[in-house]
Amino acid sequence: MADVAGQLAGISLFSGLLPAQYEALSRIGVKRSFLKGERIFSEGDEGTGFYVVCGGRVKIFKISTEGKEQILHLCGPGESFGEVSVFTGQGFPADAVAALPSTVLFFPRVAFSSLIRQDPALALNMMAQLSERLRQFAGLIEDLSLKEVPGRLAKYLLYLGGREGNGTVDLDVSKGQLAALLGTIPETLSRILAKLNRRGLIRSRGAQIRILDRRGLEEIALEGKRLP
Amino acid sequence: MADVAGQLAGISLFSGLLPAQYEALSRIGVKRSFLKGERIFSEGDEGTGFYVVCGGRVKIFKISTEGKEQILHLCGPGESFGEVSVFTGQGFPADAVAALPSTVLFFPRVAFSSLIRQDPALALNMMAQLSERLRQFAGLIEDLSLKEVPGRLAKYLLYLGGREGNGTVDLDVSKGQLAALLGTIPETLSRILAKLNRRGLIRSRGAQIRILDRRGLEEIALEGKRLP
DNA sequence: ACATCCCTTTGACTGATGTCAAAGTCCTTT
DNA sequence: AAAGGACTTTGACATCAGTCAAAGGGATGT
Repeated sequence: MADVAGQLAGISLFSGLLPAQYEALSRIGVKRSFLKGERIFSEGDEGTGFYVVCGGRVKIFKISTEGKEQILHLCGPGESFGEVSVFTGQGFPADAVAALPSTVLFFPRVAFSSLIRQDPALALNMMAQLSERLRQFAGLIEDLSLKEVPGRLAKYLLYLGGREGNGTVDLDVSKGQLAALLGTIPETLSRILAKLNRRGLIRSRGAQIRILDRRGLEEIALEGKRLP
Repeated sequence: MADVAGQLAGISLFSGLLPAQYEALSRIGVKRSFLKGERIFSEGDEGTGFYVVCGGRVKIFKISTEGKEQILHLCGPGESFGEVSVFTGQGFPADAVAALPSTVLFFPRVAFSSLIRQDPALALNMMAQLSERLRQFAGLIEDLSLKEVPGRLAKYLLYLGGREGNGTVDLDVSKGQLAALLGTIPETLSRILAKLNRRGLIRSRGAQIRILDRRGLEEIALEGKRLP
């Protein structure tokens, strides 16, 4: 269990807690592993607890009746998911699948919620986490309704490019998945990438994309319109 | 101030608290009034606290560079908004305007957050509130990306119709605002309403809409597609 | 090396929705 | 009652993006 406690330190949800509290958390946290593509929970499943990603990547998404998927979030190490059902008492509001081979920590609802009751710091961290997610969702809603696909793609590329420093972006998901993240389909994504290539804004080869004209991309991301 | 304390009882965010806690809340809550159309805060403004609606209606929305607006939420009495900035410490993530003449309670960030630190029950309520909002946003994201406008409209009409019991819906916002809520524009909304009328699914006159064929609407809401 | 499978790309087409413009309707104000 | 203005509706049009279908490319395992 000391193993678990060690991992907790790097998780923002648990930052600033005392050693005794890590101890308490590690007692209730259960480690689980999932193969790539394995389902962690489905929309509507009873929410018996929430998860924190230790390694790998977990995809949180919604599926339409026709089968199209919209990715709500891709959770990497240190990020949590499924917290909503801890507090609303309803089922999970979306599906979760391991996008890569992943290990996660599961915290049962009842045990965790009694922990929160005793520890204001943990509660505040949790609220910050929920708030941050809420902010991200507000941004996603804005993008989906106010920007067209090229704008959303440009914004996402800039986001990825910003983290790397240099202008090269490595997609850590397939292009089909990237399309689902942007709220579109692979064909449309492919066409738009081709257009951006033709204009010299980017150079894409496979899962590698180099940003050639950051300013041009920013323009598209802001206006969110028209690639004539 | 006893006036304020009385109002707190009806707010889900504060349900189940002890009288002493209502007392504490009423000490830090400040009542503010806004005229119809008056701005409460703008996106990016420093988040100095959050609000609870006492009376009226507050519109939370995002604006694109071209001026189109997407409504994130219409807050009625008892609902809170602006909580996100209390915990993230960043600016407000959206704009807020009074859609009707409104009175709200303002809770300053610092005072409220120290209150939370002392009171686990308040913290849990707050988390439930944030979680519920998160769930709603997930639904909105799903609708925006997986359904077309007729599907979103049908779903919203059924939602409104469900509350009233009988099949008559009274829009409490203009059709232009309804369009913004559905992520579209007045012209498109108008056309779709006309289509639904022609097919006998609804009968709309001004701001009154009667649902004639609930099952038909449900079909459109689920499939979210095609009005041939 | 080969075959197979899956992902990606391209093309032709359709349909839904935003844009622009103008006419119509309703409500408020004078 | 009349006038003004805002909201709503309708029409013509442009365009973006989804659908369907097929070809191309790359990786994996035999």
